This record gives sequence, structure tokens and C-alpha cells, in this order.
Amino acid sequence: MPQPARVRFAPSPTGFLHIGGARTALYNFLLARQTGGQFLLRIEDTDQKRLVPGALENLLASLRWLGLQWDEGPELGGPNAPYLQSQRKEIYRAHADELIARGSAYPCFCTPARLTELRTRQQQRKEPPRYDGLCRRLTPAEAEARRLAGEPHVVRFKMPHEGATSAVDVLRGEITVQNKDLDDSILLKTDGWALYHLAAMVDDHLMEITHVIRSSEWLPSLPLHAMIHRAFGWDEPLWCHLSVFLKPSGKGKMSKREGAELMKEGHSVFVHDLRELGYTPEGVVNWIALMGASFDERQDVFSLQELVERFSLDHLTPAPAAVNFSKADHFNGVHLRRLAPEELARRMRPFFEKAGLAAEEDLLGRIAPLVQERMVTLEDGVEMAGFFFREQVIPAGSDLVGKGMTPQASADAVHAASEILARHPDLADPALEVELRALAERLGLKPGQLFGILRAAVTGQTVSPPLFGSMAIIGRAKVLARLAAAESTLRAM
RNA sequence: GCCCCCAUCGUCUAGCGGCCCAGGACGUGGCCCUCUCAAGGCCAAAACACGAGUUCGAAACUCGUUGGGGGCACCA
Repeated sequence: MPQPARVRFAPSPTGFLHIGGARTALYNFLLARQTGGQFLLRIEDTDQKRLVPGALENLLASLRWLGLQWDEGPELGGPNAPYLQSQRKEIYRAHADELIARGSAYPCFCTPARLTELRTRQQQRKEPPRYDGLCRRLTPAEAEARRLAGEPHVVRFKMPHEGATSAVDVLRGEITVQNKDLDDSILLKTDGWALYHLAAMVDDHLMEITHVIRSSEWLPSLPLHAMIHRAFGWDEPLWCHLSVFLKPSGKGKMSKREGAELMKEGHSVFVHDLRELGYTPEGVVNWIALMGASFDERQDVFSLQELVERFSLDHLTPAPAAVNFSKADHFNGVHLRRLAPEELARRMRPFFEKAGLAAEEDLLGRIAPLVQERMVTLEDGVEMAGFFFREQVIPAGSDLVGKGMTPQASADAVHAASEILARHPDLADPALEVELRALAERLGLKPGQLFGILRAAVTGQTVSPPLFGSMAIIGRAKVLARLAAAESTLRAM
């Protein structure tokens, strides 16, 4: 049994949960569950200016919808509370002071204007943009005096000028960077708020995080983060940087810009959109789990529990992965088909209601087996089975005419079929199909011709669930009424 | 511009020196099943980026090239 892992998902509430974040959360969750450890949720909201209203609520709701319940975090608390960084300001400030005292950080009094100018000059000279170390050269006494005088300042990390720094990423091995290529990053802003580099490292240590599983966007700052841990004298967590998601074309990072375009084709990168489009948590989880990973040589359909059992960091790939939405459809269809009919009915109901159809759950439960293997999303159920819940259907006249037939012959066929149906008190009687097939033969029609007409008449659609199962559910009275209506439409043509 | 990372079918991947003239899945094409549409079954096309090494042997190891991605904020 491996050591219990304490991991965390630490989003910033600057937007809604997207599939990239969801996958990061998933992997953290899986490792925690598999090892009997804890999955923490920490909100990185130190930049108050960037907060987006509703983002936090969306994050929590989306995570829960996916089934990724955290063990410690917002709304739950825990031994390391608070889990909102905005409530931990003093902790970071104290740690920044400690770093200064240890000689690993220093106050910097440079104004934003000076820094902007510095950067502009460096770019003109094609030099890498880097702090020039002006305040680093201040004597401790001088710096302390200016600090006590209340002069506005930030706190910077004192990056060594010589040597190199190495850190190990679980998926990539040792990564080494020359220290001269690193900057004296700001840890604490003028307003006293910590930046990610400080806040996240301090919290990860205080919360006893064992594995930092995060987006590979953080890879370039891994040396800095490792050095911050070392400067405090702390043990480092295991670092694991996940590949980024690319656009379906494979060109460029998946962005929110793409979102609007995708929505038009019934896809989205946002978890709440996926939910509204009729995707299931099972489908989404399966889909994102396998983007950039493989957990079994022969199997690719997994429940959350199966993923918990098979998950392993060694099965993750470091290369960027292009998002493939047709695969989302596939996995969603598979998981839809795995649902018990009653469960499928329960999940479809809100979509019928949204479409203005009062769908009772027990009736939906009888319909479910008929539509289950034809659905990609829950939304599809409405299009496929809406006719069950409408008083009447209005088929297009052209759909009522049998293939290669005249309206007259079609009307006659409907009439003859009605007579047969009228003799059956129970439309679920298997003999019904036998009789109607015999009718088709008598009329010189192929079964498909006759059934096509009846399908249009009864469902109002050219594509529908199986005809006989559908008629049995609709009931004899309604079926006969719809056939009568169809016949008169045909007679009038 | 500088730094870092990555590189097997269109896409996600298996492969951790001989089991590979490379396996699976999605998608695509064909056939079967069939009352429509699906689902399901069978079959097919489809890849080791390139060049040098190392080795008896390289998809696997090393270096280079090319290509792709990420980062270089008082954002995260």
C-alpha cells in the first residue's frame, strides 16, 4: 500500500471550471482516493482585482457534479482552515519576513513606472526582461530604515547569480536551469498581498501537501518554487506537471475564445456547459481522464471508481494533447447506455422540462430502454422521444407518403393498418407485428414502406425509436387518432 | 529575443533494446444485422518527424536538426 497522498486542487476564482482544470482536479482526487489520503480544495484568490462573480460557486458546483468531493476546503473546513488565500494574508506576510531574515529575500522600493521603463529598455536591446537588482544592493540597514519609514515596497526573492538549480518532475525527470536565467521574482506586493509563488508554496507546506499535481504552465517556475522550499529549509513535495490541452486542430492552447465557436456545435470546454448540453459526469470524467493518459492496454471505458483503482502518475504523458470532442460524444453514449432505465429517466427529465414537456418519471422509465442506445447526450432524448408527451403530432405530408407510393395508396395502407390495430386491445401484443407484416405483403409493400408511413403518422418523425415499442407506450386510443389524422391528410393530397 | 518542455496512425495512446514489416480506442470507409435512426458484429485504410551515432540488434538510448507547446507581470 502506497503512502497516503495529501494533494490539492488550487484554482483561482477568475473563471468557470473548464476541462483542463477539471482534469487536474480529477487526477489529484484519484491519487488521494487510491492511496487513502486527502484531497484538498484551496482557493487562490489573492488577486482581488481579478475575481469573477459567481466563479467560486461555479467551481464548487462543477467539482461536485463531477463527483470530485474534497475532504478539506470551502464549505467544509478542516484542520488547515481557512482554505481561501484571501483569509491568510498575515501568514504570507510573516513568511516573507522570515525569508528576509534568512537573507533569501529583500524589500524592493522600485516603482512600477521604473520597472516598466526598465523592461522596455531591455526589450529594445533584445535582452531578457529581468529586474536589475537595484534594491538588492541596498545595505540591510538602509533597507530596514526605508521600510520603517513606511516607504512602499514589494518583497523579492534573492535569486543566486551563480550556479544552476535542479528539480525533479515526476513525468520528465530532472529539470535544470541556470540561475542567471532566473529573475528576482516578487513574492509580496506593495499592498501586502502575496503572489502565487509565495502563497502556494507556504500553503502547500503548511497543509502538508505531498504531491503537487498542476498544469505544466508552472514548469518554468518550478526552479523558483523548489528554491523557495529550500530557502525555508522545507522538504519539497513531489512535483508533477500535467500536459496542456491543445485546440482540436492541435494548433495552440485550448482557449476560452474557442468556447463560443464550440458551443454552436454542441460542445464546450466548460463543465457547466457540458452539463447543460446533456453530458453526464461519468462521460466527462472518462473523457478527460484519458486525454493525455492511458490506464489499461485493453480497456478505455472506466467508472470513477475504476479510475481510482487504476490511476498512476506513471501512466500520464508529458506531451500536449489535442482535445477531441467526438471522443466526448463516444464516452457519453457509452455511459448513457450503462445507466439503469430508471436512472436514465431521472436524468432525462430536466431536459424534457426545459423543452416545456411534462414528462412523468415512470412513463419516461418505460421510454428509456427504447431511446437509450440511440442517445449521445441526455438532450437527445427530447428530440427522439418528445412525441410521447405531446397531445398530437403534425407530420409533414410528404413524410406520410410511402417510399415510391402515391398518397392514395398510402392512405389505403394507413386505413388497413388502423383496422388491424383497432382489433388489438393491447398494442404490446407481439402478434401485432406479425399481422402488420402480413398486411404489407398483401398490399405488395415492403415492411419498411408500410412501417415508414406508420412511423410518420404516429410519431410525426421520420426517425424514431422502434415503431412497435413506441406504439405500445403511446396507447391504442392516441395511436388510432393519429392514424386517422394522417389518413385524412393523405386523402386531401 | 531568451529559458524550459515535448515528438508513434487525422486525434488520444500501448511500447520502457530483440515478443513490433508497431497493438488498442475515437473518427473515417466497407460489409452484416435491420421498420427509421442508433447500438452491436466483422473487415479495411492509416503512424515510429529527419539526420547522425551507441549496439550483434533500435520506435525504444545519446547528440543534432526540424516541428509543436509553455513561460518570461506588483495574474494564477
